[in-house]
Amino acid sequence: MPTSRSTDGSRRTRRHRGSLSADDIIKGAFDVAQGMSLDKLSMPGLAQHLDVGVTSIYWYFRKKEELLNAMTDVAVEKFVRMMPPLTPDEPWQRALSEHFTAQRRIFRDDATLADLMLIRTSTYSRNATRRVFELEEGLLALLIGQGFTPENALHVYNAISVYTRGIVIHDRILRLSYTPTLGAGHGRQRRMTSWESMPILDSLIDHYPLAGTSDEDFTFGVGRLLCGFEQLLAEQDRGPAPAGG
Amino acid sequence: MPTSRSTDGSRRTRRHRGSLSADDIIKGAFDVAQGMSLDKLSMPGLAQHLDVGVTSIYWYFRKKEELLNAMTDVAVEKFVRMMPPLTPDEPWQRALSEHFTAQRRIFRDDATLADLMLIRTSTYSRNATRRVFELEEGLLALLIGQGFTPENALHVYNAISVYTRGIVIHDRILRLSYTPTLGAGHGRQRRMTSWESMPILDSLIDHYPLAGTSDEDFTFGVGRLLCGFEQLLAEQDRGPAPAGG
DNA sequence: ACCTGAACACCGTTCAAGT
DNA sequence: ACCTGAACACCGTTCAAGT
Repeated sequence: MPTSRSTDGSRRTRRHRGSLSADDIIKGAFDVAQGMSLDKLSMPGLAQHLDVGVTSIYWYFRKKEELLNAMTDVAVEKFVRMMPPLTPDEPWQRALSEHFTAQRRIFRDDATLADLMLIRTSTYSRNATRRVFELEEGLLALLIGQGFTPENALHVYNAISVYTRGIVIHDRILRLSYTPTLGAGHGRQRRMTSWESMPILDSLIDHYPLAGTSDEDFTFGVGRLLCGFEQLLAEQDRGPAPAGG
Repeated sequence: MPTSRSTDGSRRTRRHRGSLSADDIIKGAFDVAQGMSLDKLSMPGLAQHLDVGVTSIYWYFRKKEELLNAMTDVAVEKFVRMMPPLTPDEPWQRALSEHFTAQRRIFRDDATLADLMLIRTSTYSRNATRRVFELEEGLLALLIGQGFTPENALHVYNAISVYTRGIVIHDRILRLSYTPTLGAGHGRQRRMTSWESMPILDSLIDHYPLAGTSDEDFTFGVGRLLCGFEQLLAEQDRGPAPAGG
């Protein structure tokens, strides 16, 4: 009984020194994650994809978490490069709208990026943190330049940022939960059966998606936030809260 | 060399029929998840907690996922019961604010509930879906009763719902990533070192939390959304978009 | 310095029983 | 009908080597 052979019975030839690098591993990890999904990325699976022994990976990354952190760094770099640059003196409404619309599109189109940057529990490296904060700093400067106080600018940025993350993550989770599990057919249910006693939802269900993660939903949410920000700016100009007692 | 004994060498006595039930298992699973976290809930660990053989669980739940789905059902039930009932004729701003503030508090105080209902990729059971939609229906009725069109009511609900989920999930993920990993000390970094070239963030960092998930942030975000909704309602009353070409 | 298989502890799950 | 251990395939990780 042969025990630890490859499935096809072939045995790899030993790789020569320097034939593997940390970058190769990260690259391969992205390939595997793109093909399946991030949480199906396993060290043995990755090793097979790279055609190396599993333990070779551990020379470069002492924990799987280290590898994921390295991937997150690369993801942040990718993300920052894909984001459109700020147009100076652009109206803040347009700047915010474009920034977060782009952000949503990027994460929607690249699930691995979203998993690494938004869903996985990780702390960014100094460099990744810096790159992300530089983007934020740019938007804050733009907001402040057009009249927001620094505190309000920060709150504005956080609010729309959290909203965007919320819609991306919710959308991702919905997408995952409806992915046919290969076994097919035994999902818990396809459709609600009884809308009785819920006439409003019943009447809306045919024309609107329920989940609230559609383009229309996103546009609506961003629109309402921007509207609320405008009011804030107006109130800020009208009557700055009297300082001191 | 003894191989498959309990750690302490003791061997359980066989349990009698009917000494275990699906509810016992679900209850035990919540206990274990509360103690650690949901993704550290393992079948062997749960079996040990219940003092049964691992395989006994499989008589009641044929997959771990089935158990998690059952837990989600219970979670939804808990959640719905913890939510404050709607006060009829309450101003919609207050109703929305109270509803989603309560929701945020519940998920913040019970991480397992948040993990099951918000973060885990699952499809709700018919009953759970119904309970959640009943809550939504109530709020929609209130909004429509105070002037919103059904479509706008739905958009309003979705927007504030996504924002709340976003802040809960983001907060949960931040909390997880800062949990000392028991190994202690080798987190990636404690603090940003160089805020050079980011004067705005540098000046804000001392007085405001960066993450955007504080109570203040939540109040701000909800406030801006409500403000945006008010404008929408005003515009809706003022000039309903002319129908047809 | 780099690459490797054997080995270990752990997990989810199946199976063929025991009562 | 319910409970069980043995066993399997898989995973993350360590170790003691090989080159």
